Amino acid sequence: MGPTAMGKTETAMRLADQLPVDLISVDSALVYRGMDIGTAKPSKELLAAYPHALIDVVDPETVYSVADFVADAEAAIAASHRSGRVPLLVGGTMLYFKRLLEGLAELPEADPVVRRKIDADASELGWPALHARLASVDATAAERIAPNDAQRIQRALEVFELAGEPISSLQRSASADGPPWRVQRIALLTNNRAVLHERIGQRFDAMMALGFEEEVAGLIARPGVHRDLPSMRAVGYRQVAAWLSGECDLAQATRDAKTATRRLAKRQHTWLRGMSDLACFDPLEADVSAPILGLCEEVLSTS
RNA sequence: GGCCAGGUAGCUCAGUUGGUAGAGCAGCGGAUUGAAAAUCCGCGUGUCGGUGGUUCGAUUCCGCCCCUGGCCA
Repeated sequence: MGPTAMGKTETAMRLADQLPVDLISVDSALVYRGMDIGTAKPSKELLAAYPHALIDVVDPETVYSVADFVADAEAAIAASHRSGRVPLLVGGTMLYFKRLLEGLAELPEADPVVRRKIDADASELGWPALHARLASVDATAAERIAPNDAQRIQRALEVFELAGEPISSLQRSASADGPPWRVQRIALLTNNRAVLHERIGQRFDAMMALGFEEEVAGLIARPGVHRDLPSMRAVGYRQVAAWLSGECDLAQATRDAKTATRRLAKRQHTWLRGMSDLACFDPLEADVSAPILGLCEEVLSTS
């Protein structure tokens, strides 16, 4: 695990050189086919040499959810185990890690019709009013969700409508067992935020030099792709699409994209700080491949 | 060299008729269960260019110095 631009992919491939592992991507943007440059996806050649499960599994028109991820990841982990190997999960989508390792409640899936209805109510009444509506049917959920957190208010109301039961009680009744696997959590982290920010800026400039503009233009030209799809809200894609639509100039889009990436890295840090049993390594301080390899060999020798 | 306009938060600036200062952006901290690279919550982080003076008290008024920009030589 680790923030964006920390070298997770590179480190994972070094481990794959030495260990009997199967690489499984844990990344909400790498799942999308055709989103290559802006997601810093490994090249076709690298992916051929180092196959990753859960990269390029859906088209950008599709909404891929944490539940899809958990199901796909569990299948990939089972397949790896069947072949006598060890899954190496690598990525930066911390919610995906969390729900895979700590369990996902059985909830109804998203329903576009219900969501449209809730959106219509919200544009008329405002989200705080819907938050109050939620409080009348699920006080526990309303307590935890802010009055302007549109996404969570909508989801909680949606679940209540579809399941006839509050989301808070459905989440409570989910099994609290830990994961059925032995897990070693490894994080790439740094205290050197300035250098990380520098790397983020340079990486975006490099993406533009590789033709990121053309990639985004091609995507938004597709009839089924619109800018509020989860895929097109991804960092970089959103800002470049705004520029291509004439909402800002290139300089502004570049600044916004870099800012959004820095904030993403900050939120990833927040997730990681709250995790326990985490072995942390700082790739900006020293080469981390060897120590991480040593840790993995030790873990594997005791299983 | 002379005249003018500036020097306040990381950046762009506001402000204090003298009581040690506040906006936007950036940044920082947090939450996170089918959109999560999403969504939301919280937090000003400061030798007010330097130095003397006036004053109970100066970022504010006065002198000198430094720096930046413009105009004139």
